[in-house]
Amino acid sequence: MRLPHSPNQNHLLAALPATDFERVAAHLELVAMPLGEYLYEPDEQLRHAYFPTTAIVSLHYVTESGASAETAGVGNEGVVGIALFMGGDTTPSSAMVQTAGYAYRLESRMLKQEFNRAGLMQNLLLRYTQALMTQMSLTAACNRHHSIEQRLCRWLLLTLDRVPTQDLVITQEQIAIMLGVRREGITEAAGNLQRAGDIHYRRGHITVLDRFGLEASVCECYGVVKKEFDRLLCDVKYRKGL
Amino acid sequence: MRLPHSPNQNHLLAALPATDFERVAAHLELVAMPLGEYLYEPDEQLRHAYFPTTAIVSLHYVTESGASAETAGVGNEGVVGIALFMGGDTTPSSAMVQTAGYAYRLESRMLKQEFNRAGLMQNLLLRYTQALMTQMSLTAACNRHHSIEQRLCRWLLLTLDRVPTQDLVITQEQIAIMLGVRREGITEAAGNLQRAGDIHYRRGHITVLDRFGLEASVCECYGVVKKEFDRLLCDVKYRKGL
DNA sequence: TTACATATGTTCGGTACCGCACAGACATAG
DNA sequence: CTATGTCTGTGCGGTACCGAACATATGTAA
Repeated sequence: MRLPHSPNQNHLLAALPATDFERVAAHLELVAMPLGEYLYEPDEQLRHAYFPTTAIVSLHYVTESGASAETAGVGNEGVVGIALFMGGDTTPSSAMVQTAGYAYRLESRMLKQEFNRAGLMQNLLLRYTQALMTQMSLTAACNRHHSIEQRLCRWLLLTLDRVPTQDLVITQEQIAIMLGVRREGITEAAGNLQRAGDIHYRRGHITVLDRFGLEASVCECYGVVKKEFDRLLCDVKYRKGL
Repeated sequence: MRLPHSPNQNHLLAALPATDFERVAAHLELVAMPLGEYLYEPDEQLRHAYFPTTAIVSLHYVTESGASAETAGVGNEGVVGIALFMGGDTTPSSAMVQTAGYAYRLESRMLKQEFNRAGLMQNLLLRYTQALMTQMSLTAACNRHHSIEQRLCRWLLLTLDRVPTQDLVITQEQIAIMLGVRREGITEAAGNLQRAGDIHYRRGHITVLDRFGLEASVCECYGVVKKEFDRLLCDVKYRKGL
């Protein structure tokens, strides 16, 4: 089974009024996003903005010594390429595909143009950006004060909210990179969650068995981020008649 | 000695062209910012945006258990109240005066109005917001991978860049809250720096003796944040003829 | 089926930081 | 000058996590 692709699978695009949507849609290009692909690296000029539909992109910073930490994730609720309309064009962080899937991309020139119409698109992009900032803030605090296991739960739940399946295709090593910890730390935390019956994992797959179990173990950060995304973006989730 | 107050002490205001500046200046109100004052708390509606001149404001998140962590600081290079023009109006984080001083405040309605003129002010505010996001991202990574001593150096240098003095009025306890660590951790790290001759501190004061010494101990995060602020905001630092 | 690359499990010593407790030092008000 | 509250110094045991090394399991391709 395979759903037909549509830009409306992305919440930002789906929230545009018909006339705006049609103008933008003419320039959208469907692209496959293979696991591990970099959409941009530090200080690299972006040529497109990406509106994920089924893919999830991880925004993270890599230190000089090679250590890395995710600062936020972007799924079908958002867009990769904030810097284009914020005016900086580039950022010192990186964007990597964390969950393979698809996205619609839009030439940077078109995005800026659309943003500068100062219509609903601008309003949506700015509110989304604020939600993204909340996610970054909470990640900073969470990294400081919460355990690996709590952060793993947060990460799993946020990821789960962005895909239509309970089965995540990802290795412990990759999760470790995103949480900025050792792979062994994930092995242990995931082991605990598996023993508790919340998840089941095997070589490169993690299946969530009991969402509520994860919600019981997760730190407050998940709820705060989710609530803030809802507050900022829910009132415009779908175009009328979609 | 006391400099006369002027909105031009704030870089964003100083970058406005004369006509824009005068329109805004008519509505600016000078306010004293005493140490420890909260400009807003979680989910509280903001009534003003604050453009610091000599004060520094700490944006931070407080967890349910009372632990806290700074996500970014705002001094004379920026503005407190991003959420007003981003469209969210409130945020789940808090803003507290970290260094006493002054700021000019602007009614939220006026700020939104000015933002919506889509002129240089909007451009400036958006670029500033991007710089702020960079700071948040780096803080998240820094919290994960760097030592208390490195983070203390980063904090001292970023603070020093925002005030005209080498003498910071702050207790170790307050620094600890901002870095999200124990007070004793700061005592130890500051002790090391003092022994190295980089700083001198006494009850509620920290004097930076050797800036270069701090720069030698600081992690890369300081440089990356500073460079990004310069890149995004330097080209418009002062109005012609100021 | 076998070989191979990759993913996961386990152990070990080390360290950075925490939480707590308390002692001393300093600044200011009375 | 003295009392008081605040700030700083220090020590202690505990823990979460790190770094490295190595064993084992599992999917894939020849």
